[in-house]
Amino acid sequence: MSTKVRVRYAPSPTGHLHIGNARTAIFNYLFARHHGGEFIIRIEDTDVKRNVAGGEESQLTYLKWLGVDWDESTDRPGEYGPYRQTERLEIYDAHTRQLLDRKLAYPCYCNEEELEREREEQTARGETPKYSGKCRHLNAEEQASLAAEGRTPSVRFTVPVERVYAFKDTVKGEISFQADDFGDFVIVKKDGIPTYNYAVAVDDHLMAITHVLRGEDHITNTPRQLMIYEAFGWTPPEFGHMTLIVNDQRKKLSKRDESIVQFIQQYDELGYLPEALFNFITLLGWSPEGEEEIFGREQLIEIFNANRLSKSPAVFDTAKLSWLNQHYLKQVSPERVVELCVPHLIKAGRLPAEPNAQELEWATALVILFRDHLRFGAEIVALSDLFFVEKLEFNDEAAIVMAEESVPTVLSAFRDQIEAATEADFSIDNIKAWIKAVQVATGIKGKGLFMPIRVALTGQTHGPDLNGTVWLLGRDRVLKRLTR
RNA sequence: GGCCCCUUGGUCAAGCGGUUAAGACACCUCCCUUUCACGGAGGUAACAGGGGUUCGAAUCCCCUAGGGGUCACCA
Repeated sequence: MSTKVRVRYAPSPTGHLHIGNARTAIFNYLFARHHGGEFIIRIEDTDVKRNVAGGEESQLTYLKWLGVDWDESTDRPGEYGPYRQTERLEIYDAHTRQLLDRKLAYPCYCNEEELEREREEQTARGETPKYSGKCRHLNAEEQASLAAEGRTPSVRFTVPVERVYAFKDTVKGEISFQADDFGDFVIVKKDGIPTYNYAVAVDDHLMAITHVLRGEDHITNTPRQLMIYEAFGWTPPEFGHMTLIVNDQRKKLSKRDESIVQFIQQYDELGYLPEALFNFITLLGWSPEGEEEIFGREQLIEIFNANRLSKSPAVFDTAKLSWLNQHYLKQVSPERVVELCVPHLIKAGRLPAEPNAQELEWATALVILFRDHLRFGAEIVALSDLFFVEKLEFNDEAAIVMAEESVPTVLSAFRDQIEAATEADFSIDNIKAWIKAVQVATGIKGKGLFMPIRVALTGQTHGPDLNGTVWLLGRDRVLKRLTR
């Protein structure tokens, strides 16, 4: 039997596309495409209070930005719709009625305070909190009287006793749970909306999902979902639980953690290349065969193998992402790099909001000068500081260079060259010639020649190509800085 | 705490019973470069600990330790 591979990414529209969700989406996408299957996006908006306006759109927008496309979703309905869970309420209702009729689920009239108290008591006794099953055996009159008190019921699933739920996890291998460790869980909330575990199982089945690749934080949800499948007599999909992405404290990335940029939108805003981010995310908890690790989307589709998903968590390595992005930056056209940088120059006030041709030319030259140093677009601002500061600060290293006794000789010779030139003479070739002339005049070459000029003009011992720097600085500023 | 999962260099990782234990990032050195980078060539650095099984264990089993996840009418 060869059923078509169908996988899904199921975000809840509670915020922007997070790096962890993006990874889940990408791996599912790669898996689907690799197997010639279908990739669908289902919106899990059952927690109505937490949904945020624009959340759904933002998710889709940034998935597209990353280069992920899908076959079915809210914006591209297929035959398994609707793709938004709050639009599938009748479907869940029909299933719930079946469960109720077959006594596989029951109404629960407990209220929040009662449940809270029960949990506290259990914890105090050193037990693991678990619903007692109090409402499980209520008869019709008892239910009616509770309802008459004005209580609205939720619906709980009747967890089978003494059963083991085992599955073969694509990444972790055999995993099993004792049903007794789970209390009867709520499948329909008081407001009539299904809970996550219930809706997911119903939808995955109805949408013919064959494989579920999701975060490891869902492992303990799997047995509950398996119970639902069993109750309806459905065949569950294959599950694979990917390790979490952790911070340098080895903790699950928290959305509040400021030390790591976590939302895809922010990477876009910082001037990262989507293809670099895509490649990087792909290396988080997965590794290709062989030694190469720079891959484009098409290649990744070709080589993706879910069996190579890692079992242990991956620390989000910002330095490696920087390196990767820098690597991609060197491959793309200069125009694209400029495009990435210009908005930041404008934002920093170093370029007018609508630069004219000449200003754009200058910006282009600036970006190209820093091309090999640049790790992401926004960095152009910090890197190019030296062109905008009024007064250069010399750090220790720079001070050491300036303390050399030959420095005044070199600088005054260079100054002579600049003074003899006009602004119009400024070209890379001429600048090279002038520095050469300084060498001839002073007999100083190499580090002793370049460093004083570099430090005098930029305040730093490291920096971009000196000829280009002189050219961009222009005659006036060069003279001004040499005078100091 | 119960349950579940994980453990190879600073980080990501290859490895599926016999290897000099790959590779990448980071770091260091050298080369290239009249400067700075880029680039190139090298280098430092790892199987959590203890028991088994086996002729032979990073690889298989058990225990210990450490880490993580999860225990909602959130997803």
